[in-house]
Amino acid sequence: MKYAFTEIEKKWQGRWEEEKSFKASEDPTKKKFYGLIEFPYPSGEGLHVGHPRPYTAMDIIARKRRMEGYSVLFPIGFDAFGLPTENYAIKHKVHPAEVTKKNIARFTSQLKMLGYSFDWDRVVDTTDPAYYKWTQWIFLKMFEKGLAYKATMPVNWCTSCKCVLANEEVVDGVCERCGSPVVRKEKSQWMLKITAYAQRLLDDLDDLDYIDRVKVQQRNWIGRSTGAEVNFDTTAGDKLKIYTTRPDTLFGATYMVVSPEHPILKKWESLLTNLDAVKAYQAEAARKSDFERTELAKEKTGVKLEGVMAINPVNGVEIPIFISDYVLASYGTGAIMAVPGHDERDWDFAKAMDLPIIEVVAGGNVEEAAFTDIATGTMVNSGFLDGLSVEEAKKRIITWLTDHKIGESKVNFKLRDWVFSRQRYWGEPIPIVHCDCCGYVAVPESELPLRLPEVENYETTDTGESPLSVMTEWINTTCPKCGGPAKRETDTMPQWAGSSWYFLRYTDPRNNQALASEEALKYWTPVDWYNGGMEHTTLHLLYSRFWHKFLYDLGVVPTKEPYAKRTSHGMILGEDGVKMSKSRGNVINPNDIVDEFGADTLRLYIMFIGDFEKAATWSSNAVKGCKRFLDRVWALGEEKIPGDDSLSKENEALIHRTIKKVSEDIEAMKFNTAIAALMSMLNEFGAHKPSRGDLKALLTLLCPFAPHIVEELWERQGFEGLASTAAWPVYDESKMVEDTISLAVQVSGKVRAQITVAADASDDEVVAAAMAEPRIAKIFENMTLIKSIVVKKRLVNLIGKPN
RNA sequence: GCCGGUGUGGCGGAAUUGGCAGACGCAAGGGACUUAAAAUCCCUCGCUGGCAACAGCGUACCGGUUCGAUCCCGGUCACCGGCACCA
Repeated sequence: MKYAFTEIEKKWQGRWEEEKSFKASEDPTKKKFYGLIEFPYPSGEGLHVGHPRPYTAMDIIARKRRMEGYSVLFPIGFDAFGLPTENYAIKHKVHPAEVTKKNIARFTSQLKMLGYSFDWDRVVDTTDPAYYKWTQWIFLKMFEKGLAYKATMPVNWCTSCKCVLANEEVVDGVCERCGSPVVRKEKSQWMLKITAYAQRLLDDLDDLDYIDRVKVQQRNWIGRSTGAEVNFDTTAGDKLKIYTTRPDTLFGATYMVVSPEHPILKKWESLLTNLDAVKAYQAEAARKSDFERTELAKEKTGVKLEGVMAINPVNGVEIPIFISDYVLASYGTGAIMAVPGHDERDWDFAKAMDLPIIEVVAGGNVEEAAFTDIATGTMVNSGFLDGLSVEEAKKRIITWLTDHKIGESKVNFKLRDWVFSRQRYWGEPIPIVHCDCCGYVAVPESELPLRLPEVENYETTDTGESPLSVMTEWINTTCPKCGGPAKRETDTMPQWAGSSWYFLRYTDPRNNQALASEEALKYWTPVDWYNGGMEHTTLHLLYSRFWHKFLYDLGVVPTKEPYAKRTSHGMILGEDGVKMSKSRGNVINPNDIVDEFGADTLRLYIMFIGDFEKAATWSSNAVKGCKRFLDRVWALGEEKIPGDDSLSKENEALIHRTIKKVSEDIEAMKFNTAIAALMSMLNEFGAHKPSRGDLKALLTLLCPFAPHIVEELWERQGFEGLASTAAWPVYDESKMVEDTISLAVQVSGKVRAQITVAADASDDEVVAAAMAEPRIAKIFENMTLIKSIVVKKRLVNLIGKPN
């Protein structure tokens, strides 16, 4: 009979659900494994064929761990706050909660259709007040510790979402989500002090088992640099503080630059004789979006401040000060000393403004280009630093600056604090009230969750305020501190809030006394293996590490890092080789594949498609290959094979080799070659008909990949229990080798023949056998053997010399 | 510009990291079964020459080390990803 996948898959999904086969339990007698995938945003489009790639991968690992005897936690949930739902709600005049409910139901049925071994009793939903109560609680703890603060500053404003964005959400000067231009806007925002954890977020990466590119990207994003802060006296009688990574080049500083937003400019207004020109430049800089500012990066512009000069502390020389937008207000001190001889940007500016260039590190030609090589240069024109290497000069000058109380060594980070407010409805309300006499006051913990009120309209106001800002009866409240009138915060949290700690909630999802119990956290955390997309490296992954470290400091979680291991998958591209998108019409819906070929085939193909870490192009044709493989497995096991469960002599070595290959490949996420090994095994079964035990081995190895068909055949063969809870097979190295092996015979590195020898043949025997082979003997008719190299179990290489 | 990665048949991709290049799958061609098609099964399948045995060439390109290089070293080119005026 044909393999009736539709009924069979339904049947086993039902059984697993009924018997709660994949329920996680805190069994102290077992080793635990916590496997995690990034929970989906339940969009209106439903699952597309990209989702199953990471899900199936971790499902395979989780299933293998269970078979290996671990107590496994493999949970799923929904990251359901977010803009698309809100926009849909606005357009169709429905409550976002309704939309969310519908979308979650759809996602749930699709995920169940694919046979994942999730513990469905632990589903979390970030929009559930019982969940976001704890998101708010964590925020209040941060507020209490001074890590959540309100600041008025220029922020990234998406013109289309009408909402502020975190730095991490701005990509190439446009909104990461919608692609609309991002402009700078002064706004009062809630901020989280992630910078307080910058050093620890960097240092602790060393001990984590993350793939390198994730570590590199996070290090890059945190952007630690070491240098010095130096105070320059000015003719205005005050000081200008700058940050530099090259204090060694101080003698080469020929001018200073401050950013257009630098506060000292206000102070100096009365001294500036060209105030109009300065103000005009400031206004122009403010008008530019981030995008324009970086786009126009090639041409340096600026205005000299007439009326104030700076004094170089090492030699007393007066040097001019400029304002220019190539200096950023938000990094370092917002001011620099310019050393055009040894910094490319300063060199460009000096050339544009016709400023002098002094060489202080010999080794290049500063008239041609800035010389920035710090490894080979020698200090010149630098007084007491002359003759030193750059490295030595740095140390010497920092000591000198410190001794003279002019400056000190300083570490800076590119990482900025996290803009945490969003002017949107569909997010967690920020549990803070503002009181005229007490300032910002936390909503008492007993009042959590602070629920989202019902509103008429979900649209952001024209002035860019949250939809909650028109809810006067909700906004007006009393101050928890003094009892006087107070107003609630109307901004909500960003989508990244709920996902920053969801993996903790899975350990104890229904707890209403704590975000999770101490015992559950102690048993399950840290997450042993977290697989997710590279696009979250500097967003979700970094944010959640930050929150976790904060909770660790509070004593709430037992580990300093949330995830012991992080891996990443490549994207699934459409058949045309480009990213799947609705507008392109190249989206593959998993339901269609499941209807035509079954869930097992989809699971198998999505893992066989190529290198897990790299992008892969979908091929409707190639899916058939996986279906054919399963059909052949079905044909083999459909009828009960008589006999016991022992391995046949003929297939024993093959089976042990395959167990090793599949076991190791799953651990290395080389699913494509694991499946290839299973296909090879089946092909070999063509030569030697498998025994009942041989088939059992194949089914056990195939179970994590294609669990439905395996369960059905398992039952038909009368094997005990569920295949999903059977023991993972163990290989025996001694049983992997055949009695005789085939070796390649090379002559001077070129393969000329094959010989068959006993597996334990000595080198001399191998060479003798090779020389006896007719073709080799012929070649050596006119040659003398001068050297032979035998590589055990692989080949023998014979080197000869003409007679 | 800086950092990271990749380059192998018609295609997706293998190769225990120095040991038989192209596993496994797709596509293609031929054959069997069939009234026919689909499905299934068998064979061929890197390029060139040859009926064949076989020989030569071949892992982006040029060179090196080695008995032996897809893998190591030096150089060149192409593509992809991340960061980007961070002083």
